[in-house]
Amino acid sequence: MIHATNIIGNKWAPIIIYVLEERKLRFGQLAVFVEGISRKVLTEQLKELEQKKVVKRESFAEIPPRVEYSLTEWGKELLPILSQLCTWGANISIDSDDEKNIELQKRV
Amino acid sequence: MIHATNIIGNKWAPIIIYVLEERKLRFGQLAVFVEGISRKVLTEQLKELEQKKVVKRESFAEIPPRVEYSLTEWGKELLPILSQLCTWGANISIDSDDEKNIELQKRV
DNA sequence: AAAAATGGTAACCTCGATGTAACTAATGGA
DNA sequence: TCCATTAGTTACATCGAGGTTACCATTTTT
Repeated sequence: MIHATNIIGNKWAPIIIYVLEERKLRFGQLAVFVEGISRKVLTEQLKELEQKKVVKRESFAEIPPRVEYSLTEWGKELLPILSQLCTWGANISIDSDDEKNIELQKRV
Repeated sequence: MIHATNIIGNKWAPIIIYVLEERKLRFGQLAVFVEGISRKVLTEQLKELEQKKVVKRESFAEIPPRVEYSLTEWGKELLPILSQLCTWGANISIDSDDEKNIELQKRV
């Protein structure tokens, strides 16, 4: 669990993984799809995800350079879990009213 | 997804949730079970998890005081997902050798 | 009279994650 | 000759999560 949350626990990693879902994207495309991320941080995150074997990096010796990123098989296995997490996160307060601290809930 | 990773994306939250699994624990017990956490940060995390409806707090007007923490129903729904995440995190490099960057893998 | 037990709070510090802006190398094209 | 393109890198600044230590209120026990 610690290992997994180390990977998906930072600000951008889950978004990058989601954006990369089933496709291969170039660095510049990622920088557009992952809205708000700086190129520097995108580079760092991709390096980290590559080193952790979640993302695969393919570099082509062309001018101008081309680098393509995609999920590894292991990285793809994260998608359904991320999806569950997403569903869970959206379910808040649908069934949390049966708790005893209803009085406190007006403050939230 | 952003909401969910906001909750489980910090250092202690997943551990607290796991430790709290099916039982009710007092503050002092939590401070022992969640090894390494400071009382200050434990307080902060519990407040945050309570506010986010993952954890329920019950305070008893006794001397010395007694406060019990447990998971809400919604919080309990997180357990199987956390468990999957844990399994996924442990699976690394079992099936990641079929990637092309085998040469690079010796460096990891 | 003082210590023990409990669940905190307050003031302060550190460090890592993230952000900003400018810069680079290599080549093709105007 | 100079600009555009691409995938970064470098040198900063900032911001918040987390850590440390000391302290508090209340009652029972010694």
